[in-house]
Amino acid sequence: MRTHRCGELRKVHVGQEVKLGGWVHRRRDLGGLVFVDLRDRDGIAQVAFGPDAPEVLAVAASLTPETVVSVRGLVAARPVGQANPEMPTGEIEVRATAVEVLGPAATPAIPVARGKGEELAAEELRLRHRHLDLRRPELFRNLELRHRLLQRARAELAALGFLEIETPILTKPTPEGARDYLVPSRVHPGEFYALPQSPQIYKQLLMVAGFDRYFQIARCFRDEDLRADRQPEFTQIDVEASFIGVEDVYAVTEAVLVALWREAGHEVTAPFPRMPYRDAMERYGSDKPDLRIGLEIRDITGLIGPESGEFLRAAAQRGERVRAIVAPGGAALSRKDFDQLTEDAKTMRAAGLLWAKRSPDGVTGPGAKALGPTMASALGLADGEAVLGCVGADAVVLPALGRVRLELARRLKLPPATRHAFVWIEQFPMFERDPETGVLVPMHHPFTAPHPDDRAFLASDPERVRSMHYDPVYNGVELGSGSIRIVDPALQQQVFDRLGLTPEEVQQRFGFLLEGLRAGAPPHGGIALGFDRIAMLLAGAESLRDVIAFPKTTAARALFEGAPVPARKEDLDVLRLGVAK
RNA sequence: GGGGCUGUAGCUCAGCUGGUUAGAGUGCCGGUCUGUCACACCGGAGGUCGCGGGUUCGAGCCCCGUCAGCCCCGCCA
Repeated sequence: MRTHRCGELRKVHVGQEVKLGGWVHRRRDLGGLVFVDLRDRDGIAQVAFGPDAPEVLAVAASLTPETVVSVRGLVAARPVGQANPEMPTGEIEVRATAVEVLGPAATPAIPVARGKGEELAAEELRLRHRHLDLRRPELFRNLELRHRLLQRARAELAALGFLEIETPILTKPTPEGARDYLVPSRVHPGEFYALPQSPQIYKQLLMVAGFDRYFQIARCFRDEDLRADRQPEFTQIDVEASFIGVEDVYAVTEAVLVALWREAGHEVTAPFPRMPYRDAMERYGSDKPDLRIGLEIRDITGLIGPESGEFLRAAAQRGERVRAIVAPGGAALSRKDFDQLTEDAKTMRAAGLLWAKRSPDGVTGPGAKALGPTMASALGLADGEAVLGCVGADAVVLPALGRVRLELARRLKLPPATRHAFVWIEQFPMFERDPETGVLVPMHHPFTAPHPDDRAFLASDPERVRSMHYDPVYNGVELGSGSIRIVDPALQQQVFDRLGLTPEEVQQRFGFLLEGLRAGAPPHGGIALGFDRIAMLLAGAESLRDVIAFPKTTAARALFEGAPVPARKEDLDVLRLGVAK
């Protein structure tokens, strides 16, 4: 039916007779001469219809955008001066000798062909008419890249001796962690499966079984609220290995990430630098610091002196830390900029933002008095610089300044120090307290092994215990998460005890994992990489929705197919379910 | 669960301090045109101003509610 794809035609094809199939991208009707831009997966070629074949020209004149046609013709060099340097196929055109309409097309609800500077249709419409939106070359390229990244990840892991093994989609609900999507069982009325939040326990059981090196391109489901970088169903590159330690996991992960970045055309180097969680929080106010930018957070509590404002001295007296960012060029920011930065800090629950700037006239701004006359010199605040600070509990102040830091970099348009800033964040706390209930909860999951140096504190001071958990971070984005797991059933029991789980609860929730550990478990650990995010970063997309063929909206709706929908009464009856009002 | 932004022609948008007949570009339909490439030119059709209620002599504009999309906080072991 076809001899070539539109986008592949070049000067070397001149003189050949070709048959093409594709969509009418645009038509330019000059009367006695009609040009059709024909589009397929590979690109666009210009088809020229002339007066030699009047009946073919007549068909061309009637073609509407997005009609599917087949064209037969001769590849010809364009006349002198008529080449289009902006098109890969711009040196040639196809002189049509025959054309056939294969699929007539209604006028598209949203435009596929977009002119220079033309805005995209609203995202709601793009999602509703996804089949049209996916015809846009940009989205096409994103999904093609995604395909290549998947193939590359598979090839890389397989070459390293990892076996690709599938795990169940219908699995067991897990009471903690994210909310599960539940699936009712017809055979067992009143009982439910859950869709997996991740194959965590299964992959550990595979290690117990001796598979040694496992990976899976795993679909995961979490019924939580969405973000630009969070979808309710998403894809992980899930990896686990036995008889390994942290260094082995880092090496494998780095090999995969370097391969993926290379596939997308970026040369990056391993090993990646490493940073303890505590440093990341104190210097960058985030457990996923963007190391392309400076603007580090400083502890200036020690600089508070008798000439500082009462407010700061009192805070320091209470034992609170005062932390601040010095921003080169910050004095050029407007009052409005500072007001908005203050709002940003407040959305992160900070009480406010102190700020002052230094110009030749001196140090000015609402925070100048509070910081005191000697603060500027103590800080080394130079002309043109600004200082922005927060006071209060670290748990509030550091994330708030972390947010301010990113906003500052954006507003100041600071040039990134490097293009690719990978970093491993490690030594996470094993537990944290629920701020509302004060209950000890695992920071990640309860199978994460404690750091060997801190095991003694498990009983005496659990909040001091660091875990063998690690996150690879790239340019301020968390790429994944992993850990070395607990293999000693007694240690696992001790962790469950710390979490206040009763033996009955443990047996009910994790009995099958404990049973596995008791059966002889090799030391093991692994990682799960957020594949959609990686695809988004490498495609240069701003939203996960641009690298997923059929994504959900922020309200978890599928606009194209229209899901979810109310269940039919017959279906509910079979499942013996009712809908509460 | 909370906060913010947006919703006007198929699409992208404008619409002043509330004022009488709601506009532009593009697309669509008809016409002219042999080298265009966002073709050009002439003509035409096209509106539940998201939806519901209220205030007012009068509402696209003000108020209340609601729906949808997007962004953020909470949430996401």
